[in-house]
Amino acid sequence: MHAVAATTSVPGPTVFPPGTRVAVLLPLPLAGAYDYVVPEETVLTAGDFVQVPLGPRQMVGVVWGRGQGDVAAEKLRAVAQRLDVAPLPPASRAFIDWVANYTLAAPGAVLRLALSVPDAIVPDGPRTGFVLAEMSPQKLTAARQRVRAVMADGAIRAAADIARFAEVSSGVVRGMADSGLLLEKPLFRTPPPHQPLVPKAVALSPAQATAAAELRARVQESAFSVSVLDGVTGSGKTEVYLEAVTAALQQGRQALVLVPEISLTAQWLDRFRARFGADPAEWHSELSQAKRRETWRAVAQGRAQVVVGARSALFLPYANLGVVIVDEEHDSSYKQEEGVIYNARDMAVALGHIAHLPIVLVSATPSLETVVNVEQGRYRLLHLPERHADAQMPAIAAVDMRKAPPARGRWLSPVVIDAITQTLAEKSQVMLFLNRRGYAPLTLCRTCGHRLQCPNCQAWLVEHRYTGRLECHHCGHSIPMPRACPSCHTEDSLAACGPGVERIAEEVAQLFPDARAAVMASDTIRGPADATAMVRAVTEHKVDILIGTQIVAKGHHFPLLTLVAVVDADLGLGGGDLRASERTYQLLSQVAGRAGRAERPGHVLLQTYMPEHPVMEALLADDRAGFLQRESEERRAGTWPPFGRLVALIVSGPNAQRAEGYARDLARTAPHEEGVRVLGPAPAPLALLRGRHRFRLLLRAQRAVNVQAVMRAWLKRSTCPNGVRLQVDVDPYSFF
DNA sequence: AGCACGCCGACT
DNA sequence: GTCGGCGTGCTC
Repeated sequence: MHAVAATTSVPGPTVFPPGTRVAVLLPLPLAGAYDYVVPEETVLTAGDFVQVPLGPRQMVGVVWGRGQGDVAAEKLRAVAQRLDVAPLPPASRAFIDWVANYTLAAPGAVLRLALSVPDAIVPDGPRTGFVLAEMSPQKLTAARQRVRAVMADGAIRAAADIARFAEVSSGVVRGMADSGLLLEKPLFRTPPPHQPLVPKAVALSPAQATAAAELRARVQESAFSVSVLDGVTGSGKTEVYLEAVTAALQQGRQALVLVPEISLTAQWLDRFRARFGADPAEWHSELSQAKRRETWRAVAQGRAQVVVGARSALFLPYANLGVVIVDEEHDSSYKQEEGVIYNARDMAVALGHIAHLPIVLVSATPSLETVVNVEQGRYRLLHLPERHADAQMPAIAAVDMRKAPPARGRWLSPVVIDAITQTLAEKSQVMLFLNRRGYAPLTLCRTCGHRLQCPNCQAWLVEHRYTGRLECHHCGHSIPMPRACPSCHTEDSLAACGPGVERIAEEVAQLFPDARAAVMASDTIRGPADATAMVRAVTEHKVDILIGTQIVAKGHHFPLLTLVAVVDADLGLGGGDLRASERTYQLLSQVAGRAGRAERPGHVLLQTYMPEHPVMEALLADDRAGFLQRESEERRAGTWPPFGRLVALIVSGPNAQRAEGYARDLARTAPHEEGVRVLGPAPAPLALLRGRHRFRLLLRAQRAVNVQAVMRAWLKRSTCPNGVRLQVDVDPYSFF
C-alpha cells in the first residue's frame, strides 16, 4: 500500500438550507453522488442519512456535500426526508472517499460496504404483535392447536415468530387474527443487553510488559502511528495487544480487532471474556440479519466498545474509535478479491491516517511489505522474543522424499510414519498438513488418458470421496463420480492422481487403524461455529491425528499436539508467483508453530523433494531475517512490490474474442510515461473461470508514480464493450 | 444494484 | 395472436 493524498473535500458550506442542491451518495456502483434539492423546512448537514427517490424506488443515502450542479435543474428531485439517526462521521466519509480513490472503485460501492445492513438506518416503526384471545374451548385444526400451545404463555409475539415457533405458515396466523383468535398488541423490541467491559490486570513477561507499555503510549497519544507486534507463535502477542484495547477503553474509546475470518473462534472469545468479563461485538459473514443490524447500530452509537471481526468490520461507522489491531497481518484473507478489491490491512493503515488512530499490525511472520516499512522507519517495531511459559520452539527437520520415498501409491514417508507411531505411543497428538481439499486433485482415464476437467473453468475436477462427487474448486460445478470414462466409456478405468486430505486420511486409517483421525478442511468447517467444534474436539483429545488444510494452520492452541508433518511442503512453490516463496514460508512456519506449545516439546517434519530450496533452508535454519533479506533483494532488483507498484487488469467475458479484443485495445492505449510499464495481455492464470474467458494486463510502476491517476487517464481512452467486464486490482496479491 | 423497456419462442 | 425469456440502459 502506498500513500495517496486523501481526496480533498469540496470547499464550501456543510449546512444546506431548503432549496439548495446537495450531493447524496447512494450505496450503488454509480460514477458519483447524485444531486437532490433540499425540501422545505429541512436543513441538511454533510453526513446526514436521507431517504431519496431514485427512479421508481426510495433509497437511503448519505449527504456527501454541496451539489455538483452538473445536472439540469428540472431533472432534480427533492430529498424525501432526513432520517433521525446519528450522521455518518466525517472520518468515515473521508475514509470511503479515500478507499474509492485508491482502489478505483465507485464511491457508492464503498459506501455499500459501510451500509452493509440496509434497514439498520431506517428507525424501527411501531410493530404489531399478537396475544392469544380468551376463547371458549372449541375445535381447532392441528395447525391452530400448535399456535395455541406456543402462545399459551401469554407472551406478545410477532406474526413471523409465531409461524416459526408453531411450524405453521403465516396464513394460519393471519387467519387466526382475522377470526379473533389472536389479538393485536403493540410489540416492544427487547432492548439489547448491555454488559460493560471491565479490563482485568494480567501478569506479563518483561518483554510483553515493555511492548504493552509502548502500545498504551501510542493509544494515549491519539495520533496516527503504526506499530508492528512481531513475535513467534506462543510469545503472547494476544495478551499484549489486548493491553492496547484496554488503553482505548480507559480513554472511553472503541477498539477494533481485525482477524482472518476463520480465526474468530470460541478459543479467542474465551480469552477475551477472561480478560474483559464480557463478550465483544462480533462481525463476520455468519451473522444473522438481525444481529448485523443491532451490531451496526451499537457501533454507530458507541455502545459497542470492542468489535472483533473480519475485514468488512473496518467499514462500520465507529462513533469514537481509538485503536485498530490487525491480527495475523500477513494473512491473505484480508484481501477482498471481488467487488471493491481491497486489502483490509492496508486500508486499516489508511483509516489510521485519516482518523488519527494508532494501528497495530500483529504477526509471527510479517509480510515483506510490513518488514520494509519497519526498515524504512515508517512503522515502529515491537519484538517479542521468547516463547511464553517456557515452551520451546519446535525443531524443524526436512524429510528428503528422494531419499526416503513413500511406498507406491502412498504419500507418507517411512520417516514420518515412524514419527507418528512414536508420537501416538507417547499419547500425544499429530497434525498432518496438506493444503489440498478432497481426495485427489486430478482424475484420469487409464485407457484413453482423458482428464476430467471443469466445463466452466480451466481447472481439473477434484474428487471428493466422502460425497462421491467430482467438484470444481473455482466455480462450484459438481457431478457424481462417473463409473465409466466420459470420453472412451471404458468402465472402471478412472484413476485418482495425487493426494488430497481425504486420501491422506485413507492412508492413515490403513496405517494406524486404532488411531482416531479427523479431517478438517473448508468444506467441513464453514464458519466460527464449526471451527469452535473442531478446536474443542482436538483440545479434549477426542482426536489423535488431525489431517487438515490451511484451516488448521491459523492461531489455535492445541496443548497435546507435538508432531506436525507437512505432507507436501513444495506445494505452493510451483507456478512462479511473485509471492510464492513468502507465502510458503509464512504458511509453513505458522503450521510449524502448532507443535509443542505447552510443556511438551514439539517437532516438525517437512516432506520435500527440494530440501535445498531457499524457503526450506530458511525454515530448517529458523533464519527468517536471512530469508526476508534475500526476498527483499530480489524484489528490489525487479522493481516488484513493495519497491514498485502493481495494478492488475482482468478482462473477462463469455466470448473469448470480444474479451481479448478489449484487452488488446487496452494494450494499444496503454500509458507510455516514465517509470510505468504495461505487460500483456496474456491469458489469465485461470484462462476460463465460471464460463468467462479471462485476459490479464499488468501495470508495473515505480513507487513515486501515482498509479491511480495513470489508471484513470488510461481507462478514459477506451470503453469496455458490452458483455465484457474489466476488473482493476490495485496491489494485486497473486497474479501469476 | 433494481427495474424498466425491448425484441424472439411456447402457450391459451 | 399473447406471456415471458433476460439483454442493455438509466436512475439526480
